[in-house]
Amino acid sequence: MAKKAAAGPKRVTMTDVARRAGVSQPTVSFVLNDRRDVAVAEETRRRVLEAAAELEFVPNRAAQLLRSNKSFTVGVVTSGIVSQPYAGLIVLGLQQVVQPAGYVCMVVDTTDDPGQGDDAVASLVGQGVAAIVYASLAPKPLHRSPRLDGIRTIFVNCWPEEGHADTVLLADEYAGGRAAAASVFDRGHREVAFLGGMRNDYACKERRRGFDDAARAAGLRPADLVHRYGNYQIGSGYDLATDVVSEHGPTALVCGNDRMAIGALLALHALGLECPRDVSIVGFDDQPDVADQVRPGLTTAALPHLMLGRRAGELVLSAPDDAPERIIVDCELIERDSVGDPPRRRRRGTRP
Amino acid sequence: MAKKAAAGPKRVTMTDVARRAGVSQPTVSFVLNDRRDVAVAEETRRRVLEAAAELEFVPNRAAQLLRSNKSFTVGVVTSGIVSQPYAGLIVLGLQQVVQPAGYVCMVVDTTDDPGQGDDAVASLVGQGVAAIVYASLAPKPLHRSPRLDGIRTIFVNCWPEEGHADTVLLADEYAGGRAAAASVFDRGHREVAFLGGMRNDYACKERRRGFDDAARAAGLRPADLVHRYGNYQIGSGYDLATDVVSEHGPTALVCGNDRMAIGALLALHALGLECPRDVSIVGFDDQPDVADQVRPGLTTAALPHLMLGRRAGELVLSAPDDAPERIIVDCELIERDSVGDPPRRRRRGTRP
DNA sequence: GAGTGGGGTCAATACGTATTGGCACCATCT
DNA sequence: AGATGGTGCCAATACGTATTGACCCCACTC
Repeated sequence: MAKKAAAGPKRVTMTDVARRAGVSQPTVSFVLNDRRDVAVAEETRRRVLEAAAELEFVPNRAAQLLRSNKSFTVGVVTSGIVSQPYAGLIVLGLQQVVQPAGYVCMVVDTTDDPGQGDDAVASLVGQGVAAIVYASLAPKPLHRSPRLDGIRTIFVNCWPEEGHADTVLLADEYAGGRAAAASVFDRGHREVAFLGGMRNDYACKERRRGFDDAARAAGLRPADLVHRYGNYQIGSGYDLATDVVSEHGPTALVCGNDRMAIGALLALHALGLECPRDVSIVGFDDQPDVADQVRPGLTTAALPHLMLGRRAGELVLSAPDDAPERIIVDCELIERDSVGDPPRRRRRGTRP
Repeated sequence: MAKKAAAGPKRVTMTDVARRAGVSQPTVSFVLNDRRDVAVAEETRRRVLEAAAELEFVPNRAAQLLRSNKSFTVGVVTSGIVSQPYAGLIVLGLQQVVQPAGYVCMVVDTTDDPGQGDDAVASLVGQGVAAIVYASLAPKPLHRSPRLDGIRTIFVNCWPEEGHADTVLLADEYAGGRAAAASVFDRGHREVAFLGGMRNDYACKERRRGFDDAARAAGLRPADLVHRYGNYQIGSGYDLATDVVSEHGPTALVCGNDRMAIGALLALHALGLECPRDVSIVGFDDQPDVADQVRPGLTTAALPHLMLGRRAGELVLSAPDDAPERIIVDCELIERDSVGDPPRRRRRGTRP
């Protein structure tokens, strides 16, 4: 419990507006809420609006919430998303849609909370929320606080480990992985290595499925291709690429994400090879300020974080009834310069 | 205005707790707020706490706010911070401090708002906030909404363009720049180039001041050293490094941030040079998952975003009176592997 | 000209909490 | 015994809004 809390300044109330307009407080309420079912003379309506504008009236959400149990806040529960690069785009997209409607986002991060944020959720509920949006950096099952029963719950890039979700929003990792892989297979690459993220990770498994299907579509047997796993970090991309390239001499690397792709790029350089002349590289995520900035520009499948957030926002504003249980958003393939034709002849033997 | 807003479920109120404990609602209020100045029998107190726990009572912040004008929310106004890599650490640090005290952060991003977020601020004020924290990705002057008069205002990594701030929190960019530069001068490098961020940017200017002073301390004249400016992106680091290295053949590059340092690293590779054997590189920011992951690990000055956020949180919880007007937080030098001794002999002429 | 109906407005109230003022009870003091 | 003061509790109220159920007045119908 907190010991104290700061107080705000005196604020303009509906009663102030009413006095100024020479009407009663309920009349002001009717006008400002545009209650067309209650008759208000046009002249009165004008006076009220004018007075409200002059006084810069801002409705007291606390009073509204107390009286009507109508909330204008969206609770956002994230685990590490705020602190991670670019995934905050989910929150940004959500805000873009929701703010113009007068809503505000209350963001709570559960990263370092052993209780998985149950307390944080309790405080959100205490504040009163119109809906709760769980958002995750990487798609995975998330603990859903039991205190949320009866509250609209939306999962973005994650799904409830237990309990219920009104809607689950995910990126199409499979199709993205397939498109990314196809971008090299279609160019004629045959010796392609898959440098995945974390082996048991949902995204990694889906992207590998996509990779394997793209290989099959190209007439190859996935089992004949090299698959390795890392941890989505630059360093692991560097290490895996160093190993795989020197051992198997592939002509293309399909990486678990853009960070691993950068690691692979550095590794290539360290080995005296050039991208895409000697080896092509494909990333995943289209990480802003990275995929487009690196030299050569990275061909990659874009994770639609912003769009996921926006769709979530639309759900919040819409009626709970006509919301779908599941929404899948495409991962667009962004083609840049890191993929080229396979080199004419093999550069070195597969093994000493 | 929004047309509708979702309603929450029925919640446990103090009156429910009171009924269960066989006391009146005010008594519950006294107990739960630990009002020691009001006498409550120990036995009664116990019963109330028990009932509250059993019913999982969560105080209705809206009612508290309405009654006492005491808010448990902190309004956070950011411009692009949520969507940018790692700078969300400011928000995270803020939350870490503030959440245990029962506060929740309402985050509003003004990135794409032509009105600089005045509307957003108005909605924050409408919600009722204990304080407003402005947070910026890069240190710069920010527009302060006039509607905030009377509300506690804290600026993190920015300062008010006009109007008043209770406290301004900044990183010590000058000292950071100086330490970063010293890390190469102290090793004996003399031909050092400064690859800055945006020329007129506050951080860039401060870091350059630090760089120049470090040069003087090493017995060099800053005017004799190469200074170039980019835009903090990987690509600009790549381009500048390519130019500077081939034209002047420096033994060390002091970069505007870690992204530019990565660009420089890539450029070095492309030129057939190695870091730190041929050229040392220093970054700025200590960008998580990048500076430590890149090969070689980047020596860099750490931007104390998390700490800035935490300090802001402490301010929010403290009394407004004893808050300092200005807080400067150190940028710690993180030494990794991208800085080495200067090469014995010059690798190439300075000019053709 | 009495009755009807609807347009325009307002008084009163409820939401859940914090706070004020007071009541009842008991122990202690003169 | 009566006065005093402290302890332990509660009734009543205010915060700003939305909503219900009136009220008044005017125009219209028969």
